[in-house]
Amino acid sequence: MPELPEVETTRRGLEPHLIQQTIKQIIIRKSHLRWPIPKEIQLAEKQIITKIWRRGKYLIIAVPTGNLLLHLGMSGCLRILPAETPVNKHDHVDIVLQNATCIRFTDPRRFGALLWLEQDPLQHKLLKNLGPEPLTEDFTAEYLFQKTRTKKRAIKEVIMDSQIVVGVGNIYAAEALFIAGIHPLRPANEITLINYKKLHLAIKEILAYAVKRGGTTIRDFLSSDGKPGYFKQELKVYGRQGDPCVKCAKPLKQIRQQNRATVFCSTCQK
DNA sequence: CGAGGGACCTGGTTGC
DNA sequence: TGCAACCAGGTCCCTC
Repeated sequence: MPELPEVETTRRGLEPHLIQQTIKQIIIRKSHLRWPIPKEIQLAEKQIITKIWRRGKYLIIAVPTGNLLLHLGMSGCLRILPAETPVNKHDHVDIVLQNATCIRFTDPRRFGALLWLEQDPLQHKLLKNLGPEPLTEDFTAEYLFQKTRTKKRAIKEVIMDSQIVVGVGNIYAAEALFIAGIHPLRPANEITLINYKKLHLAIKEILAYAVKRGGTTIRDFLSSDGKPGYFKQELKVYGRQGDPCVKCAKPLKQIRQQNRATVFCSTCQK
């Protein structure tokens, strides 16, 4: 379940291994991911990788005539391995490089995606309506406040909406609301600018901290089963339903929103 | 346009 | 013990 920090950690881990490398071959073992992998993907073969960047949780690997667009979905991961490494059940794609390594895309639940884009990726329908990156200056408390004036939806749903802001998944949404002291069911249009300032800060802090910590696991990223993990022991509410709140010691509650678990403290979050 | 819910998928856990 | 039911979760897409 990669959230933005894991995707960014993956990007940083891959970057030095693939910049200026030539793609020798793209091996598709399972083309049916979230969407079928288009056969045009092979057009990337024999080309030099010039760049790997990220927009939201999408990764874009650029070659001169187009771009590979990757999403890790819920359970995907990308690793650099020797090209001859034996494959396991869920190793769906290898992007083999001329230097005898490969980028292996593994994804048990197959919610991930791999597409070929010849247009400007930012104009593609999957990317063009995305909200600001949470760690840039485009994302401000005033933006959140202004953007939510007509939204009666619960605040947790709103901050997880990628058209509002990208990269806030279920885990960090719950954590940020706890840090900000805001109840996850509060209608977004009822939240004051003061509270949006707290929430905005909490989102930035938690994501920046996780990216920073993710950076320390890049070593694992290169191992055969290395996946950057969550710092579960540092999560204050996610996965802790029934356990004592770290602030007031009362048991944390769990509800469901959009068919997803939300854990919160009914005393500390109003 | 906003809101809500279905769909996609498999491994692990729980319950009978 | 074996099998079924359920849960986890990102995000697109369809309907109202």
